[in-house]
Amino acid sequence: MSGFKSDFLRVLSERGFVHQISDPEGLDAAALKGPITAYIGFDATAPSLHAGSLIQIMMLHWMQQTGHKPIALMGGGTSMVGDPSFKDEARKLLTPEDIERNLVGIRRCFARYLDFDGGKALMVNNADWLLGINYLEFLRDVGRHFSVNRMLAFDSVKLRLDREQSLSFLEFNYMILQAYDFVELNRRLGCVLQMGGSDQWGNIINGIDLGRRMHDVSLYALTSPLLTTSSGAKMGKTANGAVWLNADQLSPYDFWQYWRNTEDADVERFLKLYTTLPLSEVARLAALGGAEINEAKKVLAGEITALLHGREAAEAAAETARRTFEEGALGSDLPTVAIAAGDLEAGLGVLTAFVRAGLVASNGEARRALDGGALKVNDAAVTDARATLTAADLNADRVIKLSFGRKKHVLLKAG
RNA sequence: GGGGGAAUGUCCCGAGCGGCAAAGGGGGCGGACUGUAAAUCCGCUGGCUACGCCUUCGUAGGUUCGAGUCCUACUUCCCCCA
Repeated sequence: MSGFKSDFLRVLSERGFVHQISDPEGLDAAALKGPITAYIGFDATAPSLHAGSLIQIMMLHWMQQTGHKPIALMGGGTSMVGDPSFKDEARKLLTPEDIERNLVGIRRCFARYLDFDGGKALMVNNADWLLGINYLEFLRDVGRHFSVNRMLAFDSVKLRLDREQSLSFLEFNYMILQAYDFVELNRRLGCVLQMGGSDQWGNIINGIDLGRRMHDVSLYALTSPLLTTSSGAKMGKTANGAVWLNADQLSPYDFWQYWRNTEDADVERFLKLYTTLPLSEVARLAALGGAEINEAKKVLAGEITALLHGREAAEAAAETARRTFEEGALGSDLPTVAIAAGDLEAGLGVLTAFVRAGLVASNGEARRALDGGALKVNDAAVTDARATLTAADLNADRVIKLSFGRKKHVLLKAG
């Protein structure tokens, strides 16, 4: 699938970003002829993007690297509706306040991946043109180009219809708004390509059709594969929830750990998608067999973390991991929780201590974990639920190390 | 507008003669094995001041010694008729 002449498509396809392209030859020719402008939309459904969006961000990144202009579209308008694509039920409506707050968080991470200087990359918000739409005008100008018959046939809504779940008219309009976005970005900024996850195919195609009908322009679609790990799990989930990109929702250390724990079979694919290492280097790392592939995983984690949080944070995370796992010592980057000195004097119950550290959600969970042999204090297994922690448990650095399982550690620091 | 269904452990699916903290999956977490991997096997997967107590089955009432289970109203969704 790599007969592409343009750097843009060649890189994307070699690195595994391409799932479908609407008109591969046409797009290739356009990208070869000169800089093109493309966009990807990000809805404001949460205060931060998560690992699932990373692949889209990387596509924008490569686009700029290969000489084109990327647009990160903030879905301030479309988030008022909510994309029903491949959802089995309606999501709750976000308030305008939620959306605004979420957008603030989402915008932050893009600066790491894109160079916005001098308009080389753009960030726009579709609220700018969607919020002021006049309903009747919109229906006559845009709505008349859509066939409900056809919209009902899209796979993206099939799930909903098949399961006999209601698809509200509000949600049904999402694809129309997204199509309009594409056309509007074309009109305003000369954008000719929309990229997105494979679940966006239907929505993007609608935009292409609308562009042709309204302005007789040729637009393109490019989608990336839906990301799952080799064992089939959806990307971007951990025990504590999503793999957030913002540091205040997931620490760089935890982010690093997420990638460090990549399955063997995913290492090469992830190196290509999520790092900017040359393919030759990727090939070398991927060739490592057996336990050696752990080295490749460290590089993977390090590169991805460095892109998002900076080289320094990546190295600090790596160092903490090294000390924690390879030396059994204490890394400075481990999460730290402060406790009052008075608590230790009185004797702090172990179960409570684990709850306070945030390692477990309740005393009950702590108790069960203890029964399963998962709790450790200063690397010694806890066997008595009624044991207490006192000042005598503090180590030389005045901290107590609590461990839940082998991978989750928290330092209790006496205040 | 009329008729018939559905809502279950706040991750999901899904059983549930009036005695239920509620079967079974999936997912997740933990343990063993390993390489901080996968696969496999085992355990856990409401809360607590814990051999007991408290809160859970769409919402609000009611019947009953006792209700997820019966009745009434309401909410949301599905199907059929108009």
